[in-house]
Amino acid sequence: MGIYEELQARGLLAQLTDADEIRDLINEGKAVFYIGFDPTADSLHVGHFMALCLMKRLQEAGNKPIALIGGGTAMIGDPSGRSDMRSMMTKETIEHNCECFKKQMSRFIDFSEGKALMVNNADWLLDLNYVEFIRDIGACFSVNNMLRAECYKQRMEKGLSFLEFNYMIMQSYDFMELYKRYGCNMQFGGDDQWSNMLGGTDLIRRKMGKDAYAMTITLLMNSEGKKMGKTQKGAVWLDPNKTTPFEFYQYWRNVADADVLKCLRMLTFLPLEQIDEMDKWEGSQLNRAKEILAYELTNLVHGEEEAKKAEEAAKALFAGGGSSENMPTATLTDDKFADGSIDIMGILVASGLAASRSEARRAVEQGGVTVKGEKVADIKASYTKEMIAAEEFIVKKGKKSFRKIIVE
RNA sequence: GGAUGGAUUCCCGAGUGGCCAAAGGGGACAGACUGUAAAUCUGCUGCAAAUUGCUUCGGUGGUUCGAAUCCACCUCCAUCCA
Repeated sequence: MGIYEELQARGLLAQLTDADEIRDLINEGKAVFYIGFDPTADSLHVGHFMALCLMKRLQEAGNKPIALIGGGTAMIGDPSGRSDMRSMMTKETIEHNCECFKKQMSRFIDFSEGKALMVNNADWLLDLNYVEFIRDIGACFSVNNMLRAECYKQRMEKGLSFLEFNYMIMQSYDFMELYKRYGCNMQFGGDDQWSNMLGGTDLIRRKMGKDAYAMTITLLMNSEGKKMGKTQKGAVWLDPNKTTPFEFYQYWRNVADADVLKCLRMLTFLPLEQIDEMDKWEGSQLNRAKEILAYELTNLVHGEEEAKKAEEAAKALFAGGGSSENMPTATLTDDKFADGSIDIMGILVASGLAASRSEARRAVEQGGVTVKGEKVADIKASYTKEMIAAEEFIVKKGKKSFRKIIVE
C-alpha cells in the first residue's frame, strides 16, 4: 500500500486536480509540495496539526515538504471560510508569530539536510511593485471567474474588501514562485483552500505552460458539522503555555462517540489495522478508544512524558486511583488571605476556576463545588492557610474543572 | 460623492422616554440521568460588601426630574445610484 492509498484509507483526501498523477508522484516520492500557514496567532493550533501530520507522512514516504509561512499573505488576511472581515495585524505581530511557528514546526518536521524547507512569502511579496505585478499577474485572473469561486461567493452577501479579494492572487503567486525557486509541483491545504489553490495551478499553466497539482485534505469536522479544535475558550493550541498538555488531553478524551474513529484515522499514526479493530467497539467500550486517541495525540504534540502525566492526572480524577501528582495546580499567595483566611469564592477566582466572584457564587449555590470531595453547601465557607496546607486540597467546580490548591 | 437602512449583553435578535441589567433563541456554565459520550429535563448566564448598590445598548456632547429609546456631531457597516 502506497502513501496515497493510506491517506485515502484514513479519509484525508478531499479534492484533487488529477488523482492519477498525484498518486504516482507521491507514491514514488517525487513530489515537492508546499502547505501554507498564515501566522495569525502566536501558536499553531489543532487545525494546523492535521497539515503538519500530512507533511510528516509524505516526508516519510520520501517526498519533500516546504512549509510556507505566510508573513506576506497574513498582511492581507484570507477571506476563505470566514463570514466577516479579519482584523488587520501589525507587521510586528506577524513577525513575532512567524518566529513562534518556526519553533513549533521543527518538532514535527525534519528540516535537516534539506529534507524539508521553511520559507516565508514576505521575502517575495513585500517588495513587489504594484504596477508591474498587476500587469504581469493580475492580467491572468478573470474577475468573473474569481467571483464564481466558493470562497468569495459566501462573502458577496456580507461584504468583501478589495484587500481580501487579492488574497487568492497572492496565494497563486506564491505557488508559482515556489515552483520557480524550488521546483515545487504540488500544493496541499485544507478543503477551504481549494479555490485559492486552483488559482495557483492555473497561473503556473498560463505563465509557464507547466503542470502543477493541488490536493485538499478533509477538514476535521465533528458530527455536528463544526470544525474541530475549537472550544468556547478559543482554539486548542499546540503551545503548552496556551493549552496545557492536560487540557489538550482532555479535549480529545471528551470527543463525541461518533467522532473518535474518524479522529484516530485522520490524526494518529497508529496502523490502520489496529484502528479497524477499534471500529468494532461500541458503547462504553469507546471510552477506551478515546483514551488511546487522547494519549496518542498528546504524545505526538507534547511528548511521551507529558502524555503519561496527563493520563495519570485524568485517572486520578475520574477513575479513582492514579496519581494526583500531575494535576493542574494553583498557588495562593499571601495577599489572597484576608485576616488569615480566604472564602470559597476567593479560592475559585484565584485558582482560575471562575471568572468572577458572581460566577463562583452561582456555582456554589447550584451545588457544583466540592472541596476534598465534600460538597460546599455554605456560600460563606472559608479556609485558613493552615487548612489548605495541611493535606491535599483539591477544589472541583463541576465535573471536569478542578485544581489542586497550594499555599505559598 | 449622493440616497437609504443599520450598530443592543458571548453570538443572533426584540426593545422607539420611566414598569430595563434589557424579551426570545443559540451557546456557555451548574444540577439530574450517564460512560469524563450523545440525547433529554431543571437551574443559571453584567459586576459587587448582594432583598441593596454600581457599570452597560458604536463614540462624544446635549435635551429631560428621568435616555438603549429624543437631538447634534463623529466613527464603522450594508444596500442602491455614480
